[in-house]
Amino acid sequence: MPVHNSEIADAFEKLADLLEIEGANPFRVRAYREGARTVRGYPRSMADLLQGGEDLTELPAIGKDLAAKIKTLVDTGRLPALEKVESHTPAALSDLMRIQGLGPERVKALYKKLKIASIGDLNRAARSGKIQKLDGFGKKTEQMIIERLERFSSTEQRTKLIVAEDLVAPLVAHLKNCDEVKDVVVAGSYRRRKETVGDLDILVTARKDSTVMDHFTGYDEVKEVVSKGNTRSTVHLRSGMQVDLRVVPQASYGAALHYFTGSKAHNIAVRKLGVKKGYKVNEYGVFRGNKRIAGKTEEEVYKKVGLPYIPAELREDRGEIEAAAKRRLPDLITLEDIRGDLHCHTNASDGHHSLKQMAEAAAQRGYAYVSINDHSKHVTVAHGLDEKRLFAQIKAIDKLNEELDDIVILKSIELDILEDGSLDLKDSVLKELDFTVCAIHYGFNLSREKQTQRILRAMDNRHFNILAHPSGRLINQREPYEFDLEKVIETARQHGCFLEVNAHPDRLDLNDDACKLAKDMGLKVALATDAHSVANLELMRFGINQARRGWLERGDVINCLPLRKLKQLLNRK
DNA sequence: GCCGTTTTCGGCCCGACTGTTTTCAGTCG
Repeated sequence: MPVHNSEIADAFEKLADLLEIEGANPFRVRAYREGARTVRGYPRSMADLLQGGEDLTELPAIGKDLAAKIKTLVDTGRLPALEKVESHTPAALSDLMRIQGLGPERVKALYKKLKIASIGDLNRAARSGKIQKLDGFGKKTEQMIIERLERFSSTEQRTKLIVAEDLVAPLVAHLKNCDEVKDVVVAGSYRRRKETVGDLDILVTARKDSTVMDHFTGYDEVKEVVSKGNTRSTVHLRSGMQVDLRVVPQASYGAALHYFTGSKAHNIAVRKLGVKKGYKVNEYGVFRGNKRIAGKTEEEVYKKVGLPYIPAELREDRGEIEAAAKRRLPDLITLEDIRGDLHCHTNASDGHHSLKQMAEAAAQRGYAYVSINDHSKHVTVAHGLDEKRLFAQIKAIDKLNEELDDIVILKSIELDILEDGSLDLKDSVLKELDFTVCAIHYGFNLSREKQTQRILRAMDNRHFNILAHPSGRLINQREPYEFDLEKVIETARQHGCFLEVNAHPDRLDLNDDACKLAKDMGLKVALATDAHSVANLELMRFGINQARRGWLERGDVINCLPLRKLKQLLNRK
C-alpha cells in the first residue's frame, strides 16, 4: 500500500503537536505544520514524485529535513522522529489539542500535574472537579472543558457550501435589520467558495459603540454565546455552526475583508510582503508607523504590497502571490462563459423531468446546447437504458431538435465503465451519439493499479469522451476510490478525452487541486451539473466556484465553446 | 525547520477575547 499524502501530513501534524507540548522551538513546530499543509494539498502523491526522481525540496515549506522524512515515510511507512517523541510524550495528547480551548500549554499542565493523557482521563478529571484546582485553571475553564467534550464527537464535520448558504441567508437578513449596520459580508472560506466551510466569518461595518453585537447575539437561532466583545463575538447556532462576527469602521472595510477572507496562509504571505516594504498589515489597514496608508478597499491593500487584486477563490497560498507579482494571474472563468450543460438526466432513467422540460429549462438559462446523459443499463436501480431504449431516446431527441429552435439537444449517455474496463453498451449504438460521458458506479474497492487500468482501458474505446465525476467521492460521505489521477489525465490528453468537473455540491469532482493539475498538464475539462431535475441546472455555479479555485479560465473548459467547436473536440476519430 | 533582489545566519504575522490575574498567559482565527 503506497503511503498517502494525508498520512504523511497527519504524521507531521502529530509531530508538531507533540513538539509544541514539549515546548520545542515554535518556529520548528510551525515548519512541520506548514510542511503538512503543502503535502496534504498537493495533487500528486509524494510516493509518485519520489518514484519519478523529483526533488521534494522544490515544494514550498519542504526543506532537506522534511524531504528526508517524507522519503522515510514512503519507504518504510514509519517516522522514527515521531516514534522518538512518542516515547516520552503520549501520542494521545495531540487528540486533547483538538478540543477547543485546549492548547499546548494547558495540555502540558494537565499531563504533568494530573497525568491526563487521553480524552477519557480528561473527562473523568473534569467531572471530579480536579481541574479547577490547578494553577491557571478555574471553575469556568473546567466547565468549558466539560461542555466542549460533550460537543467534541458530534461536530467534527465541515458543512457543505450549499448547506451553509441556507444558514447564511436568514442570518445576513437579520444583521441588515440592525439600523446601525452598513455593510454585511460573509468572508472566510465561504467567500473563497471552498466546497465545505468549518465556520462562518461575518464582517459588518458599524461604529464601535453600536448595538450590533447585542443584535447579533439576540438572533433567534443562537444557541450559545461563546464570546462577546466590542469588535468580535462568537456564537454557536442551533444547527451546530459556529459564527464569528467582526465589526470594523468603514475606513478599515477593505483591510478587514481581506483579513477575514483569508486563507490564513495567504494572509501571512501578504503580511510578509508588507513587512518587506516596511509596513504593518492588519485588519484595520496597512500602516507605516502609526499612520494608516490604506484599508478602505481590498484593492488598496494589495496595491500597497505591490500586487494586483487577487480573486478570493485563489487565496490559498498555492502560488497566487507569485503569479500576481509577475502579473500572471489567470483570468478566471465565470458563469456567463458557460454555453451549455454536458451532463443531465431525464425521467427515462433516474431524473425527474422529461426530455422536453430539461431542454426548455436549459434554453431558458440562455444555453446554446444541453446534453442528455441518462444512465446505461448496468445501473439497474436507476432504470438505466439498454441499447433499444437508447435508440428510442436518440430518435426522440432528433424529433425534438426539429421542433426547438433556440437550443440544441446533444445525444449522449452516462455510460458505465465495467470492472474489466469495457463499456456498458455496444459500439453500434454509441456511434449514433454525439459523445459519451463515462463513469464508475460500482467496484470502488479495486486496488489503485486495477482501478487505474480499468479507466485507461475504457479510454481505449474511441467512443469514450468524458470521464464523469472522476474520483467518485461524495463530500462527507464517501472517500474517493484509489486511482492514479496523473496517469488518467495524461492518457486522456493523449487520446483526446476529457475529465468532468461535476458541479453537484455533493461531488465537486474534480476538486480544486485536481482542476489545477489538469490545467497544468494541458488537459481541458467539462463543467457539468449532473442535473436530475430542472432545478438542478442551477448548480452550475458551484462547479464554477470549484473551477475558479482550480485556476481555470474560459479556455480550459470545453463547454465554453460554441457548438461547432465543441463537436470538433468531441470527435475522436 | 525553512528561507534568502539586504541575509547561508537570524529572522520567522498580528490582534481580540477570556479567565485567572492584579498585569498577563493562553488560545483562537
